[in-house]
Amino acid sequence: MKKDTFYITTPIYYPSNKLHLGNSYCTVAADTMARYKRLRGYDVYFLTGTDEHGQKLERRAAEEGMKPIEYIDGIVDWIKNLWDLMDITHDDFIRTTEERHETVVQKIFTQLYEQGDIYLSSYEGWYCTDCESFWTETQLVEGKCPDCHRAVERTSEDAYFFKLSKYQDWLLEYIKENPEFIQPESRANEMIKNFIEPGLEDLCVSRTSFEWGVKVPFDEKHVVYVWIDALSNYITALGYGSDDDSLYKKYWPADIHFVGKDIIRFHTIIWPIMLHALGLPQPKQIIGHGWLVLESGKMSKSKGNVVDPELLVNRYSLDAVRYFILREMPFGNDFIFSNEGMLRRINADLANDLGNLVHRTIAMVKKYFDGEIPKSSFCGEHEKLIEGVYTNTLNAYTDLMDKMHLSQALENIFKMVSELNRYIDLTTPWILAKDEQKRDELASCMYHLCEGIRIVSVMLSPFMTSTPSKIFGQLGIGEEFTTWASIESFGSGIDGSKVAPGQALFPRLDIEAELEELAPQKKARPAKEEITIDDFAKLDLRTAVVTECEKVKKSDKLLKLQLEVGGATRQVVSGIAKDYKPEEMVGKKVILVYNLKPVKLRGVLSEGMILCGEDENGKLSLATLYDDIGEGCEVR
RNA sequence: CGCGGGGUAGAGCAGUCUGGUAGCUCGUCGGGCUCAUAACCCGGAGGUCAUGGGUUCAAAUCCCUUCCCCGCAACCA
Repeated sequence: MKKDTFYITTPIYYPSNKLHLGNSYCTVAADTMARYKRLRGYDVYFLTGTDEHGQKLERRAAEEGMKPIEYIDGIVDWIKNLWDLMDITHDDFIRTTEERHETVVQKIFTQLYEQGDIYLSSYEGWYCTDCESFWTETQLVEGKCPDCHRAVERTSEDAYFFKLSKYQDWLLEYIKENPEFIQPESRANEMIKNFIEPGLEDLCVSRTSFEWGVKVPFDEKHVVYVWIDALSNYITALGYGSDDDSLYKKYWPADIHFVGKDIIRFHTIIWPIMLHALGLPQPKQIIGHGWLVLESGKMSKSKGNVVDPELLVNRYSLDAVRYFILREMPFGNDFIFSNEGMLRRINADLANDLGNLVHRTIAMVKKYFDGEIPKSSFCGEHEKLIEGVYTNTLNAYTDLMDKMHLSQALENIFKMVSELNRYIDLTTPWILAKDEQKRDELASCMYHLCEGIRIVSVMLSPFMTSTPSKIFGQLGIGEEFTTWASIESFGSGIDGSKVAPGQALFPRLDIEAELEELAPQKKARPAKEEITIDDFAKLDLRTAVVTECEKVKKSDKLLKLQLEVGGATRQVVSGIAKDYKPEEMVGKKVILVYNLKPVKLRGVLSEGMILCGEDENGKLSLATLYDDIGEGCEVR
C-alpha cells in the first residue's frame, strides 16, 4: 500500500551569523511535526537548508578576508552540527550555492522571462556622485543626499522585474477561497489588508550591484536577487526541473511551509504567484510562527542578547530544551524567554510531574510485584476515570497535532500526567498493599499507571528524542508497544514486562543556583581595531553646556540641542529622546565631538555629537566631567 | 493621524470571532499523604478584565474616546 506523503519545510537560514534559540525553535517545531507524521505512518520528507547568496554575505566574507564560499562553509558546518545536537531529522539540507539549485533557478528565471512575467526595466533612484550611492525617494532629506547633503541626480540601474501585479486578483481570490492556506488566520488578513488590496508592485528580481548570486543566464551582468533564488529551494531540493524529478513528483505540493512571521509576506505573496506563473500547484499551508523574544526585546546579534542553544542543551539536556520552547511558544504569537521561566517549567513539568511519576510508579511495581507489571481485570471508578482521560487526551492530541498546535498538544499530554499522579492519590496503593484482599485492585492500579505512562511517552516521542525510549526501557517493554497503533486503545497487554528502575529522567534543578550560573553569560565584547595615540588625537572633544533643547518633529528618538562651547555655539541633533526630556537637558554639561562632519538628521542640521554610554538594553547615560571646568575645554 | 500587535490575580498567559457565574500554569498561604526527584494530592487568599463613554435584560467579549507598552517603518553622528 502506498503511504500518504507529508512534505514540511523550514526557512533556509541566512548564514551571515550563527543561529540562536529563536531559529532553533523553528527547526525543532518542524522536526516535531515531521516526527509526528512519521509516527502516524506518513511517508515524510523534511527539508531545511541555507540561503547563501547576496551582498551581505559577499561583504562579510570580504571583511574576514575570505572568499564568500569559504566563509559560508564554516557557518554552514556549524549549523549542521547544531541540527545534529538538536536531533533534527531532516531528509535533506539544501544550500542555494549548490549546482542542483542554481541551474534550476536559472531555468525558472528564463521561463518566467520567456513567458513575459519577467521584464527588463530600470530601478529608478537618486544617485549621489560624491558618496557613490543610490538612494530611494523616501531616503532623501529635503530632496538631497542624506549623507553629505549635496544634490543628487535621478538615475536608474537596469533590473529585471517580476509581474506581481498581473496576478494580484488571482492571489486575492485564492487566499479568500482557501482559508487554511495561511495560518494563523490573522496573518491572512494582514497580508490582504496591507499588501494585496492596496495593489502589488512589480518586484525587482535582479541586481547588477554585486556578484555573489545566481547569474541571470541570458544577461550575465545581472544576478538573481533574493526571492526567486531563495523561495525556489522548496522545489529545487526535490529535483524539480532536473533529470530526476521523482521526489518532486512524489512530495510536491508541500503540506506545510513553516516560517517566521517576518517572512510570511514573501511566502504568501511572491511564492504563490511564482508557482502559479510556472503552472505549479500551491503548497497546502503556510504557517507563520511568532518569535522568541527576550525581556530586552527581539533577539539579535547586534544587541548581544542572543540565547545560545548549545549552552542550554549541554546544561539541561536536549529534551528539556525542546520541551520548553515547544511548550511555551503559543501558536502564531511571540513568546518572552527567560531563564527563570525555563527552569521553573523544567522543574514543574519534567522533574516533578513526569519524571517523578515514572520514578514512583516503577518503584511501586518493583516493591509490590517484584518488578513485573501485573495483570488484572479489576476496573473501579478510578480506573474508568483514567481510561476516560486517556480517550479525551488522545482525541485532543490528534486534533491539535494535525493543526500543528504543538504547545496545546503538550498541555494536554501533561494534563494526563497530572491525572495519573492524582490517580495514585485516589487509589492509595500503599494502603492497598497492606491488604491481601486488595491484591487485584493494587495490580490494576499498577497496570493502569504503567499503561498510562506508556501512552504518554508515545505521544511525547515527536517532541522529545530520548526520554520516551528511556521510559520504555524502564518499563521494560518491547518496540511493539511504542507505535501509534499500540496506543489506539487502552490496555495493550504490557503485563509481564519486567521494569528496570533507572536514573531520574530529569533531576530537579536548584533554580537560584542555576540562575546564578546562567547570569554571567555576558561576555566582554571583542575589541575594535587597535588605534594609535595619533588616531585618537584626531578627535576634537570639548566640554559644552546645553542652552536650549527641543524635540525634533516627527521623530521619537531625536532631540535638537543648542550648545555653548566656550565662545562658539553649536547645534547638535542627538538620539537620546527616549532617555532624556528636552527640559531636563537645559543646563547639562556634556562632552561634544567638535570636529565631526555635519549632517542633517530628519532634515535638521547636526554639527557634532555628544557622548553617551549605552547598556545592553539600549538605555543611555550622558557622559559628563566629574568637576565643572567650564565650557570649551579640551577633553582627552 | 505611517503600519501592526498588545494592556485580564505577584509573574506568564487563555477566554474576545460566536455577549450570559472570570479561568489555566507558576508563585504564595493552609491542610493531607508517604509509593516518589523536599516530590505528589486537596483547599484558600489574590482580579473594579488599562481608561472614559455607548449598545444591551446582560459586556473582558460588540461600538466609539483617551492613555500606556512592544515590534516594523523613519531614525540613533
